[in-house]
This record gives sequence, structure tokens and C-alpha cells, in this order.
Amino acid sequence: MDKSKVSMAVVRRLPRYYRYILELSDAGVDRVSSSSLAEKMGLTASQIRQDLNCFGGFGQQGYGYNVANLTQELASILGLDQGRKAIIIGAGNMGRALINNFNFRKCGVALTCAFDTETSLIGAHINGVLVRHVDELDGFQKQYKPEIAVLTMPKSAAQRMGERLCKNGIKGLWNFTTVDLHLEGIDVPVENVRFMESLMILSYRL
Amino acid sequence: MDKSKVSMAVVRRLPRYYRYILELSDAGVDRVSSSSLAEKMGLTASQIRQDLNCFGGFGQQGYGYNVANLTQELASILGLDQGRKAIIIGAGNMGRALINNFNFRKCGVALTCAFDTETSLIGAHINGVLVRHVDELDGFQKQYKPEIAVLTMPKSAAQRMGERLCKNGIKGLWNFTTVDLHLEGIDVPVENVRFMESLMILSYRL
DNA sequence: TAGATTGTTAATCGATTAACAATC
DNA sequence: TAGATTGTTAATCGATTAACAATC
Repeated sequence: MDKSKVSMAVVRRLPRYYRYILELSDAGVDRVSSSSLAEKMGLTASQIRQDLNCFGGFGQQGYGYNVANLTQELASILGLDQGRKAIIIGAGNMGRALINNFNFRKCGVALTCAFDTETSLIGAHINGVLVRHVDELDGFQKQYKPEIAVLTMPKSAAQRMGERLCKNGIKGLWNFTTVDLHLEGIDVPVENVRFMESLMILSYRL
Repeated sequence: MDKSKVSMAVVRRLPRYYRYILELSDAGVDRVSSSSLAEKMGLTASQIRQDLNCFGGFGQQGYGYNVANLTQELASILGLDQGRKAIIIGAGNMGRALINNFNFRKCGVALTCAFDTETSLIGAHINGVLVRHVDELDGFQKQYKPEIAVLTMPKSAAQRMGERLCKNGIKGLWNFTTVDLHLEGIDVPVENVRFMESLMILSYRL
């Protein structure tokens, strides 16, 4: 199926498929049927087959899915094998927490540089990642062409920074600020991480 | 409408409605129509009216919605006015980042205590929050009856800890670990925060 | 071959959008 | 009153589930 026709409902399930299949792979399991995977994941076998078939026939009748093969296919679908480069804008608390703890590599992404405006941070290394001044951003983008920018700066600067990053050729924004970015006419996907919305939804469900 | 019949699709939009309406409120706007709100948010007016009407008729024909009133209604629907208490299990990097930076109060939640097993942390205060040993957890729950537990401990301990928290009366789990909690037969909502899935989805969309 | 399980089509279910009467 | 905009029903659209022929 044409990638552009796959619904976001399906796409949002892919990383979870990947996590489960990777777990099976690590456990040394070599094949799995849609029905056994469905039971583990709390989905229907039908949905799993429908979802995977958006991207190709990875299974085999009478056998199921080869775990090693499916792992690799899912990684490829998700683009985890693309060796992408990321930069992070804002080395405050949230930024540092990500730099120190988040496993970018597991997503196939290399965090190559951090940017900030705070003079005391410039030149420092955080978990091996150099902090540069935001003034160097445009030049850095031209030279190294990172695909992904992580937005962990104050929300007041987010909209302008998003536009600037796009103008210099960023391919996707991972937005930890609370603002909705408006990038009309610019074809750059934005993925938001919203702690506060998440906690409010939990609060509703209590 | 009966709260249990409101679909999660609707519920997941509520915090965003709240954010926008709060912004209008802060800007001193006193009324808003579904169509103007729809335009700002990139939704249809129809959807906004349908969504809000799951909870009551907050608008007025020919006028629209009173911003102050709707703000208060949404806060109440989300339970932000319930003065709930939260504890956090795991004062490692993720835990400390939340304690130091996340605004629990904006969600109407008071973070009352942190728990860990690391001796060097016990007794310390992080941003005013005392770290106790996990051995004190059961007693603490009995005495203070926190409604929400934030899970920021190693994933290997998450399942057991989830069960233990529920047995002692927790009402909801905010799960930052990468595991899916299985709490069959226990009616405690779990809200997952999944950085890695979020970045993988962005990676897919590039 | 017989059994298992996929890939895929058709049926069902749920969510979104459109339309409009009610009413402020 | 006339204009605006809701609340709500009906129509459409999309996603999930069920069913089964294909096939390993």
C-alpha cells in the first residue's frame, strides 16, 4: 500500500508492534502467529494482519511470521535503519534529562549537538554531547544537515525556532513544548510529547 | 451523557480544549463560538459541539460559549479541581526531572512524596519533595491515601510495583516505564508516556 | 495430504461531519 | 424582530472485526 494512504491509527500502533516483536526476538523465539501476538498485546489477530499488510505480506500461510524477518521489516518501515542525526534545542532541565537518559540509539537516531543561549552552558559536554550557542545553529545545519530537531526550549521561542529550523532544512520536529506549532505550507511533521495532557487524561479517568 | 459512554477519542481531546480555552481566558476574551475555536484548533465546529455536548450544554444559542464558565466546566470534567495527591516511585533521572520541572499543580495535583531504594537519596529533599525508602510505601499509602502514582523506576520492577500500589488503594498509574502493565481484574486506569514510540512515529513520518 | 494460518474481501461498528430546527 | 449559534439528528466516512478462500 502507498505509504501516504496508511492511516495514522495504524502508524501509531507500529512502535508497539516493534517493541513486542523485538522482545520475542530477544527471547529467542523464531516465529509467531497473528493470534498469539494478538493475545499478548490485547488486540485482535485480524487487526494485526490488516495493519502489517499495509506494508507488505510479511507472513506465510500455515506458518505465521518469522520473528527475525518481521523485526527487520518493522525497523525499516519505521526508518530506524536510516542512521538519522538529531539536534536538541534547549539544554535546560528537560533537554538535559533527555540528553542524559533517553536512548536515541534505540530509535536509530544519533544526537549530535545541543544548542542553548545560556553562556555558562556553551562549550560544555553533557553525556558527551557538546552544547553550542544558538547563533551557530544555521551554520551547523548547513554543514551537518541533521534531520530531526528536539524542541526543549521555553515555549515563547518555539514557534520562531520551528520556522527557523525548517527554513534551514530540518525534516521533522519532536516538540516537548506546550505550544502547537503552526507551519502552514511547510511539509515537516511535528510529533508532540505532552505530559500535561497525559496526566489530565489520567485525572479524568480516575 | 453517562461518563462511561464517552469515547476515548473525545476524552483525549479534552486537555487540548482546556489549554485553548485557558489561553482565551488569560487573554481576557469572554466568549467564543465553536466555529472560531475550531479554526484556531484546526478542528470542525461540529466536532467541538459534539464533544462538549457529551458533558452538557455549556453554550447558548446565538451567543456561543462563555469562556470563564467553559474553563471551569472543563477543569471540573477533567477532575483538576479535586485536589488529588500523587507520589512518585523512582527518584532517578526521569523521576528527578519530573519532580524538578513538571508543573503538577497546573493539573490540580500535589506531589507529596518520592520513593526510592537508593540509600544515598533517602531523606533528601528534591524541589521540596522528601525521598523516602520504598519500605515505607505501604504505610504511607495507608496514612495519606494518594490517588496517583508516577512510575519512574526501572522497568524490571514496574509490574510488581503496579500491583503493590493497587493493592494498597492507588486510583491511577502514570507510567513512564516502557512496559505494558497487566492489572487484570483491577479497575485502575494506567496512562502511559512513551517517548520512544513518539520518536519512532516521527521517524516513520519523515 | 491435512492442518494451520495468512492475505484479503465483506460486514459491522464507531467516529466525524453535515444539516437544520430550536432558541437566545 | 432578525441574526447568530447552539444542541441534536441524520448522513457520511473510516476503522475494526469477521469470514473465508488461498496456500504454505
